[in-house]
Order: sequence, then structure tokens, then C-alpha cells
Amino acid sequence: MAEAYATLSRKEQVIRQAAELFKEKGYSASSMRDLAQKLGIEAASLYSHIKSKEEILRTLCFDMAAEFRASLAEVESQPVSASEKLRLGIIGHVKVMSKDLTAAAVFMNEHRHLSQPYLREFLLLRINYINRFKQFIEDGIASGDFKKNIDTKLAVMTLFSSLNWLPLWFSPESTIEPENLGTQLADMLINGLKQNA
Amino acid sequence: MAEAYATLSRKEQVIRQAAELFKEKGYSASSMRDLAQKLGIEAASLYSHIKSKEEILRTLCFDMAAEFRASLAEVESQPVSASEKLRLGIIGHVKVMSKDLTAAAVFMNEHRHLSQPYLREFLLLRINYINRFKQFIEDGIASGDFKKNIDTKLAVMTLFSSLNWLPLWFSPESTIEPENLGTQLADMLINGLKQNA
DNA sequence: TTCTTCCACTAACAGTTGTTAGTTTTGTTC
DNA sequence: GAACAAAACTAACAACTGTTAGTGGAAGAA
Repeated sequence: MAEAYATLSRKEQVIRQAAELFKEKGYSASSMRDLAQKLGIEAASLYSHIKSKEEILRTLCFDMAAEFRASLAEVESQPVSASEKLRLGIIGHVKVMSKDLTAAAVFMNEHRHLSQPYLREFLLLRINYINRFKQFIEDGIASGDFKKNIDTKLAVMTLFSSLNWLPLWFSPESTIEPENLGTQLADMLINGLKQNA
Repeated sequence: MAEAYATLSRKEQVIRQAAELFKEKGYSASSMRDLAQKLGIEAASLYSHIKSKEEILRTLCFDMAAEFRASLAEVESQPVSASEKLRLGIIGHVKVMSKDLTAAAVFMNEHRHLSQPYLREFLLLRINYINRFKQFIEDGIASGDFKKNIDTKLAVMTLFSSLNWLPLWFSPESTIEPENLGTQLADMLINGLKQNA
């Protein structure tokens, strides 16, 4: 099973296997001995590659965060309407998650086990990211693209709830491509299920 | 702090405090000594009231599940259109969660720590619940209420993602009432954000 | 008073946790 | 073959885990 990661450095292999373990059992319920077993080594041997269990979690969480930020920055730089930016932002978010669904699942579900000050830093990054999506929605309301009476906080939290659960149920064997998936998701959230009269 | 629950039996107090702890730190990261401390007693004393740590989780998860099922059954019995059933189902789901946001958070986030055969039973209940919502969407498409080209699996998972994250960010101090919240959420998912031309 | 129910206590268990120190094996490069 | 770095090993640590056994006190009913 480790052969699939043969080209990765040993440290990267450790982190990848840890991501799978954390996703499956949760960070706290995953022991270093579990992780070692997945790699076919002793628990103590892990410390030749990583400093601590939490360092793995930090790497996973902050690497994902950086990818999300880069994706959003690119969208913001484009000369399109707010509603189109929202659409592109959603597609970008889905694309980033699709590149590593396992890490994405850990990112969203296990970040709370970070200790301070990393947890605080992580949450600040996240609130910033969310607020920039919220801005798209507010701009879209101001321009008349979106309905006037929308509760923007509710809207943006609903949006992220949908996006963030995706890694938990979406299987990579699915035939649907990330781009297509993102497009459908964006359409659903922006246009709704209802047939336009 | 335990005074707020003064009218509850001691066992109910234990379960309530456990729910808060599990929500905050997660099931695995919560120790029985943590829980005992919240109640001002020793860890061993907890076992006068409960059989095991997992029994608490089971109680929380299956009690919530029963409430969700009851809510859905009522909706299904009503003589209304599929799209209206979907709307009422969403509102009902939000109402049930709002009655106990803490238990709802544990229900959605920590159920995976149930051991067999309880986990299997829980997942069966959940898939059944989800499929009944999926049926609303399929019926809505068949009747022409909803768009023809909807991916129903994607739609229903998006729906539940939105609903299930609610307990994590929605604060009970909010002025918005459950009924209103449910209505807004249903409107957003069914009609979308976009202004109808 | 005595009996019973509830609820707490102390003491201890066997197993698991993340991590360390120091050592040895393995594979590559000179 | 010597030297070197990478990566594994054994042994052990202190702390923490859920849980059991047995005990005692307090409140209400008989």
C-alpha cells in the first residue's frame, strides 16, 4: 500500500498516511502506533521524520489553507461581476479540495485539535477567507444580481457548509470531474433547485 | 453552572454536560475525568449514573435520530406537493436541531465513534432519512417543480451538509427564530440567491 | 429506628498515550 | 572498503485512559 507513494519522500509518505488515518478515525483517536503500523515501522521511528503528532496536523491544515488562499486571490483579480466571482470562487474551492480530498477532510474536521497559537492563526485565516466570499454576495446584492432580502451571513455559512462536507461523501472514483462538480454546485446554490417560471 | 439543570435527574445532567464537552473537544479528546470535573465530582462517580462513556454517545445520537424521524414522518403524511414537502422537511429538521444545538452537533460530528453494531444501525437510519428527502427532490423533478437536469445525489448531500453544519456556527443568542431560520434556508436552497428575471 | 435509594468517595487495575535516548541497519558515494 | 546519511530498531518514561470494587454518608419512607 505504501508503494503508491513510492516517489514521495519518506516524510511526505508519513504525512499522507497520517491524513488518511486522521480522516478515518479522527485526530485524537489516531495513535502514533496506528500510524506506524500503516507504514510498517515502529512508532518511535516516526520521529526520524516528524517532530510531533501535532506538526503533522499543522502541515496538513496550513498547506491546504495556502492553496485555498491562492485560488481565491486569482478569482478576485479577474474583471468580472460579483456573481461571477462567487461562481468562480466556488469552482476554485472545489478544485482545490479535489486535488486532495483526504487532506481537505482533515483540514475541515480536525483543525480544532490544533493548539494555540496555531489554532487562533488558523481561524483568522478562515474568517478572512469566508468574509471575502461574503463580500461577493454583498456586492451581488448591491448590483441587483442577487435578491435584496438575503441574510448574507446565513448565505455564506450555508455555502461553506455545503463545500466543506464534500470531501466526506464525494468519492474520487466518481466519474464527475471537479470542474463539472464545482459548476453544478455553484449553479445549485446560486440558482436554486426550482424551475424558473 | 450545574444549577441551570437543577430540575433534571442526575443522569440527565451527566448526559447534558457530556454533550457540551463532546461538542467542544470531540468525543475521543474528552476524558471521563474532564466530564467529572465539569460536574464537580470524581470520575469513578460517573458510573453510578451511566454504564460507559459510549453509552452517553449512544443516547445522544439515537435520541436525536428519533426526533428527526418523527419530524419527517409528520411531513410525509401531509397532502402537499413534493416541493412543499421538501420545504417543510427542511424547516422541521432545523426546528429539531434548534431544540438542542449541542446534542445536534454531537449527533452529526461524533457519531462515527460509535462501535459496532451501533454504528451500522445509526448509518442505516441516516441513509434512510436522507433517501426520503431525495425522494422529495425526485418527485419534484417528475412533477416539473424542479429542474430536470439536477443531480439528485449532489442536491441532497448539499442540502444535508448545509443543515448539519448549522449547530456549529449558529448561536442560540441569535434573535432569529428556528421557524424563520428554517424558512430562509429552505428558500435559499430551493430558489437560490439569484434575482428572478 | 431501620431500610432503601441515591450519590458520592478512595484506591487501584491494566492498557494506551506521545515521546526520548541511544543504537544498529541499510543503501549510496567516494 | 571507508565514510556518510537516512531510516529503522529496542527499551523505556511518565502521564493518562476507561473502568471496577468496595465503602460511606445523606435523605426520605416504613
